Amino acid sequence: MAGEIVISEKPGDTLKKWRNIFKLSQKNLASLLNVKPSVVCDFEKGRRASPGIGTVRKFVEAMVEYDKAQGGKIVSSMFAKDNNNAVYDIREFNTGTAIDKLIKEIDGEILSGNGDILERPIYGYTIVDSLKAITTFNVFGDLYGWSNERAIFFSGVHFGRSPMIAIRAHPVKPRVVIYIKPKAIDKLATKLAEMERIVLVKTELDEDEIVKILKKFN
Amino acid sequence: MAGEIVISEKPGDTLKKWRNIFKLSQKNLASLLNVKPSVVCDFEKGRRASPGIGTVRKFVEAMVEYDKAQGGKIVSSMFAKDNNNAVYDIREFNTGTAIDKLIKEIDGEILSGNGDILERPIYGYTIVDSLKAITTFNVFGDLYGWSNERAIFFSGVHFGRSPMIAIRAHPVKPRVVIYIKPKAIDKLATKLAEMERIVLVKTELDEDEIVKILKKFN
DNA sequence: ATTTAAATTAACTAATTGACGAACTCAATT
DNA sequence: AATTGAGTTCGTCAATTAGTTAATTTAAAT
Repeated sequence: MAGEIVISEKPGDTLKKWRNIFKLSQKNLASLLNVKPSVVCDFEKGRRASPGIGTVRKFVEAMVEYDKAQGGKIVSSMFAKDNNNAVYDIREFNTGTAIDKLIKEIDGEILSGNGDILERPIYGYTIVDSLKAITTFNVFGDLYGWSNERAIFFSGVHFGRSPMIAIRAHPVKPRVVIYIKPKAIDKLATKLAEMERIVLVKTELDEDEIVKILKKFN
Repeated sequence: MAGEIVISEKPGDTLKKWRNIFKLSQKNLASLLNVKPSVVCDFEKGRRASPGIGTVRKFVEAMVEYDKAQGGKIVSSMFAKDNNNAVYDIREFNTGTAIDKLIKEIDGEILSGNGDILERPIYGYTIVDSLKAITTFNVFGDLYGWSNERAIFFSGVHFGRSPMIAIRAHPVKPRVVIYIKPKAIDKLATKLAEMERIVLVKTELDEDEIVKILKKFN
C-alpha cells in the first residue's frame, strides 16, 4: 500500500484509489487526519507532487485504523496471514548481523557451512513450522520478508529432508537455515545445503527462547 | 523496499540498510544520484525527518538500476517471479472498474453472480495457468497483487473444479473468477462460486486478446 | 429544476525539504 | 606521522510542502 503509493507514477491517483477501497469521502478522510478536505484533494490531484513520507504514512495509518475500528474487514482480507499460522514469527533488522554472531547467540551447532560465508550479514529472519509450511498453500511466497539475506528457522523438523528439498525447489534462497530441535539430520539435507551454499544449523532452544534472544537485534 | 522505507520508524536507517545490501558507499550512491555525499548522509542520519516520496523513489531507483547494470544479481534474487511462469500477466488499476463493464469488454458469459455484486469495482487482475498454479509452490501467495478487489483469469481449465476448490481453500478471495476457454463447467464450480459470492465468468477469448483489451483500463 | 454533498481550484503563510560546501571525526593504510 | 577514505555535522538558501480559508465546479438525488 505505502510502497505502491511511493513508486507509482501518480501518487495522487493511488492515494485516491485506496481511499475508495476504504470507502471514505475526502471530507471523511480529512477529518480522520484533522485537516481540511482541500488538503486531501490537493494530494490526490497531484498539486503536491512529492508528499513527504510522513504524510503518506499518516494517510495510510488513518485508513487502516479507521478500518480496524469498523471491524478490520478490508485490511484483514488483504493480509490474511493470521489464518496462516505456519509462520511463527517474521522480522527485519535495520543493521546487518553476521551469521556466526547469530548462531552463537542462539547456541546453534553448525551442520554445514564454513569460512567467510559465516561472516556475511543477514537482515531478518522467519520462524516457520515445517509441516504446515509445506501443507499450506501460500507459505512459500510469504516466507521471505524484504530480502533473502536472512535466516529461516524450521520447527517440527523430523529429519530435515523436506525443508531443504523445498528450499532447493524454490527460486529464492535464504542464507541460513536453522532447525529447531530436530529429531535427526538426514544426509541429503546437509548435501543440499552444501550445494546451495547455505549455512545449515541446528539449535536445541525452542521458538519462544529464540524470539526473546532475537529481540535484541536491530 | 520503498514501502519499508516509508513505514519504518527511522527511514534513514532503512535507507542505509538498503545501501549496504546493494554494497554502495555514500559517495558512490551520491554520484549515481548526482548529489554530494553529504546529502546522502543527511537523509540517512535523519536530518530530514520526512523526505519526499520523490526522493525515496530516486534512491530506490538508483540502487536498482545500478544493480541491473551489474547484472541484476541482488534484485533478481529478491523478485524471483520470472522463474515462475504460471502467472501470465498481473496488473493493478488506478481507478476502479465495475465488474460488469469488464465482463462486457472481454465478451464474457456469466455463470454465477447477479444483482449489485456486478457493479462493484475491482482494481486489478491476474491471469494464471490453472495447472501450473496448483502444481507450483509459490503461486497462491503471489497471485494477489495489492488488493483482493480484483479478477482472476484461469487458463487451461478443464472442468473448472480445481481452481474453485483452491480458491475455496485460500483465505483471500477474488471478486471475479474468469475461465478462459473452459472445456466444460462443473456443477460444483458454480455452487462454490455462489457460496463464496464470487462472480464466475467464462470467455472464449484467449490470453493475448484479453491482455490487449485490459490495457485500456487504468 | 433545485438542492445538497463531494470534489476541485486559488491565494496565501509558515515550516520543511533538498541541495551545497566546508569543516570535522574516526579508522585504516602507507 | 601523514594520508587517504568513508562517514558526519552544520550553516545557509531557494524551492516545495503542509496547511488554512474561501470561492467555484461537478455529480447525485429529490
